[in-house]
Amino acid sequence: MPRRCPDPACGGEVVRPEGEAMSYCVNPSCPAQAFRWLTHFVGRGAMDIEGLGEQWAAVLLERGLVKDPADVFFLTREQLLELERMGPVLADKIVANIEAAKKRPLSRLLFALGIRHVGSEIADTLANEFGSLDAIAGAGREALEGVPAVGPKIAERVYGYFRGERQRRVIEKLRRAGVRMEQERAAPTEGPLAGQTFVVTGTLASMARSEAEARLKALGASIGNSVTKKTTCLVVGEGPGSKLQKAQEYGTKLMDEQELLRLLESTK
DNA sequence: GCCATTCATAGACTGTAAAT
DNA sequence: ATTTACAGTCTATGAATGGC
Repeated sequence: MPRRCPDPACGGEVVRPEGEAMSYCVNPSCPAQAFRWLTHFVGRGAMDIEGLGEQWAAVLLERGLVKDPADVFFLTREQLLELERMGPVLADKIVANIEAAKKRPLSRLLFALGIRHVGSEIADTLANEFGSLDAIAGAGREALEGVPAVGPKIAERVYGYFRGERQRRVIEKLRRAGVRMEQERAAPTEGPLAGQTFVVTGTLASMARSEAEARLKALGASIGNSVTKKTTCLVVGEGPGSKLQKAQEYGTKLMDEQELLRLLESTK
């Protein structure tokens, strides 16, 4: 008895691909998947089009203004203003953010494409390793596997992705829209904090957590999501979570915001 | 025009499962 | 064993809207 897509508007069959944890709807035009893809694409960490979240994504799809993520880059202020509850302030903000999104680093674009098993970290390494989307798209399985943290499964996914008809169309559309597809290869991690792993918990007063992470990264540190034995230092902001306990358990070095600021200052 | 209400999003944390 | 993806939840903020 095949399982059916939970989206009543779809009804496609749901199967679990070999070696995958989750099941997916096989219908290529599954509305639920289009929605997921779009919201991921515009979400934080990806193209980061602020003002365009789940609700607007649903409306844009419903109206047919957007059929795939690349269509977002062709939206106009006038089209947006026709939508209910959309005013000039929001419309301007969204248009400006769409424009800004064209200049996001390659790693963000790669992450936004939504290749399975390619999260922000893998996207980052691939972007650094190959330097352009075309280089990644043209890479063979072996070249991909040569990249750290990429094994046969991920390599196959990436390889297969860029050979999909639909994906190629989307990428061509992105190119026409003027979305940036190259990036300079960052020098392999060096800097005063090279080889050290930082983790941030809680809220910082002077900057967003993501900014703190970016600045630490710029100094050569790598950033972790959770405290492990390899973590060099935990930066503790306001309202720390369970990471703090773990760090105390491991005896990891702790750092408050003032110390972090001093560190960022002194190593400039 | 101003103010209160409603609504969506950003930003943050947590826990789980899978890949390396 | 460690890292990563991913889904779910909560709070604060800011915009649109509608009543006055």
